[in-house]
Amino acid sequence: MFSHTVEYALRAVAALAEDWERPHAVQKIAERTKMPNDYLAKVMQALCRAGVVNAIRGRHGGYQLAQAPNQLSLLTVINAVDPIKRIDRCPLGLPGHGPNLCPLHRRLDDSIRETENTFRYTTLAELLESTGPVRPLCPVDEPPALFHVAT
Amino acid sequence: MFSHTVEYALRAVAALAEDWERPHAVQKIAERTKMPNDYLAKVMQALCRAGVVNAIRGRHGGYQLAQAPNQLSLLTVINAVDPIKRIDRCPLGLPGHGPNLCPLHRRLDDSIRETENTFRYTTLAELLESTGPVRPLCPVDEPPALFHVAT
DNA sequence: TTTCTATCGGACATTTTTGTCCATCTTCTT
DNA sequence: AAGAAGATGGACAAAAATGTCCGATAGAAA
Repeated sequence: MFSHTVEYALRAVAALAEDWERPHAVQKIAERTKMPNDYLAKVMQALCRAGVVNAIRGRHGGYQLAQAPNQLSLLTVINAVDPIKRIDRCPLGLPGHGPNLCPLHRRLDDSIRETENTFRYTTLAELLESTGPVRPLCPVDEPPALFHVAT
Repeated sequence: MFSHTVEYALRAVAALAEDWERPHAVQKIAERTKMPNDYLAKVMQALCRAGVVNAIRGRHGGYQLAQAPNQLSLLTVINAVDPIKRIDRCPLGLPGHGPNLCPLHRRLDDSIRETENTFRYTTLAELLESTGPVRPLCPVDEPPALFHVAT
């Protein structure tokens, strides 16, 4: 239901959010989130163009969230890489009834709208305020264990 | 969010439902629902293998719903051609926490589950009991206008 | 039995998505 | 100044989704 690219983008920002005021190299994020390095690079470029993250080039550079995690909705991230498309007119191209959808497409769009709203009102910060037994990006053995913080 | 194939499958069964106790040829369904004839043929084969429709071969044959429209949920149709995949374990492959999802994947799966349930409890018949201004498969000019019924 | 009209299913073409590789540019550190 | 670390972007490869074509097969009607 969600594309692979969306998954990757969400994992990436979730990883960034753990320590969001510093840049993190693509390679680090890729290790942390277990996804293909070079594909992530493309995803990060898309997030950058959409203004979700900032790129810092050169040594000790990387990507960094553009806003605080409590200001960033999951929908923004999703739409940055693979926009959720609402059904705003009859896909059959039937003329004459502008925004009126038939019952079938009405239901489909209702469902899409629900999904959209779910993620519109979920912020990245909420993901981190985990109370359950499993931490944000799934490491269950290790303790808090963000990135490897320089010591 | 929904694949093209799902759209097609839903349109097709919606078309069949209008007159569900007779077989309808792929070509007729394709015209009615404005989709590529030969691709629909593949979709119908999938629906047939899944038991959603029956195929009647030979002259005056076609496809026909296997059950009454009020017995057929949209989820059944969707799953027949492009199954909705729940997230039942950590996509990162992190070991050690079986069905426990991290907050990110928990939210994603919650959303998928919501969608699943929406369509699980919507039957094809409900789509036809339209009270709004637009009829099931969008023809707004023509009156009831099912298929071209033999006269 | 012949013919007509359907589905069936394999092969193939196109497009989109996903994934990989590498040369280049930028910035920091030494 | 030189080297190291990192983003950038183009080119390409592989896989999946979508779309097209056509011969084979089955059943009903003539």
